[in-house]
Amino acid sequence: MRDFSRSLPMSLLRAREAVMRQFRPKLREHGLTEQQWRILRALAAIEAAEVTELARTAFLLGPSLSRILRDLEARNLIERRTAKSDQRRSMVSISKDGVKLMASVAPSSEAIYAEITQRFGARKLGELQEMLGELEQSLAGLGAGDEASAEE
Amino acid sequence: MRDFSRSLPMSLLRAREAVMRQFRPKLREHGLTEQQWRILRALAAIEAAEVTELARTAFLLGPSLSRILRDLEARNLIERRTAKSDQRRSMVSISKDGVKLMASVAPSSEAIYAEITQRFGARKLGELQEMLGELEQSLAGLGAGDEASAEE
DNA sequence: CCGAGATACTTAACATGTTAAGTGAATGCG
DNA sequence: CGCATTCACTTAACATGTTAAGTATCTCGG
Repeated sequence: MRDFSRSLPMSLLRAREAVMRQFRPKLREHGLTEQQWRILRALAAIEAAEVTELARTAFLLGPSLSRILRDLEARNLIERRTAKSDQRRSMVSISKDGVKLMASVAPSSEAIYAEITQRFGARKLGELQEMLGELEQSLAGLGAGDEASAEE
Repeated sequence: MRDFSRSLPMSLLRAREAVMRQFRPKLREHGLTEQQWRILRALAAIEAAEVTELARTAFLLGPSLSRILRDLEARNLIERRTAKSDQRRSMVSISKDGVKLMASVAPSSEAIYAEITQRFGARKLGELQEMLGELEQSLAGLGAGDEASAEE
C-alpha cells in the first residue's frame, strides 16, 4: 500500500496546518479561534446573512455554527434577529464590537498573509489555488451526497 | 480585505474536505474515523513505534493520539508494551485483528484513491503534491514554535 | 547518591467536527 | 381548513483539535 504520509489527504493536511500555524497565535491573542475568525470575516463582507447561508460561506457544519454563534452573541460580537417573513430563519450580522475587533486583528492577519505569499511566491500561490479549485471541481458531485446513485 | 473564501486556508480546507468526503463513508462502515485509519496505516508499515514517533507520522497531537490509542487498544486493534530500556516509552504495534481490518478496508480505499487520481489527473496530482510540499517547506521554521525570536 | 531539570506520555478543559435526533414554523395537497 | 411533509435551525452524543497541567521516569551535574 502507498506510503500514506505521501497521500493526497496527508499532503493537504500538512500544508494547511503549516499555513494555519502562522495565524493561530495572533488570533489567540484576541481570544478568537480560526472558525470564529472565519465567521466574523464572512459577516463583515455583508449586511446580514441567514445561518444556513453563513454555514456555506464559512464552510462550517450547522451544529458547529450554532454553537459558535451562541458564543459570539454572548460576547456581543454579533447580533441576531428572526426574519419577519419566516420565523424559522435567523438573520445574523456583525456588531459594533465585532467590527472593532476585526479592525484590530486585520492588520496582523494581512501581514502574515503577505509574508506567506512572499515566501512561497505570489505566482506559485496563484497556481496552487487554481489547482486546488480544480481538484475540488473534479470531485464535485461524487460520493457522500444523498444522490440515489444518479451516476450514469 | 481580501474575500476570505478565496484565501489560501479556505482553498486548502475545501480541497481537503472534497477529498476526505470520498473516504469517510467507507471508513465509517468499518467503524473507523479518519484519524484511526491513519494510525493503523502508519503502524502497518512498521514493526512497532513509540507514541511520539507515531504522533509525528500520523500527524496527530499527543493528547489526541493518547485517547485514540486507548480506544484502539480496547478494541484489540493495536497492542502496547512498555520499552524495557526506558519505562516512560511505550511501543505500539498493530494487532492481528488490526491487520485483518486493514485488509478488509484497503481495497475500497485504494479504489477511491484511484478514482480521485483518474478524475483529477495523475500528472496534475503529482504537481499539486509537489507544490503542497514546497509550501510546507517555505513555511518551515516560521511562527508558532518556541523559538526565542531567533529571526535575523 | 541525590535532587533539579528534562522527557514521554497522560489528563483535563474547552472548542470544533460529525452524525443523528429534536423543535418549531412554513408549505402544499386533498 | 387540516395535516403530513419539508425546512431552518438547535441539541445531543461522541470523537478529535488545542493548550495547559499533571505524572512517572530518566539524566546529569555536584
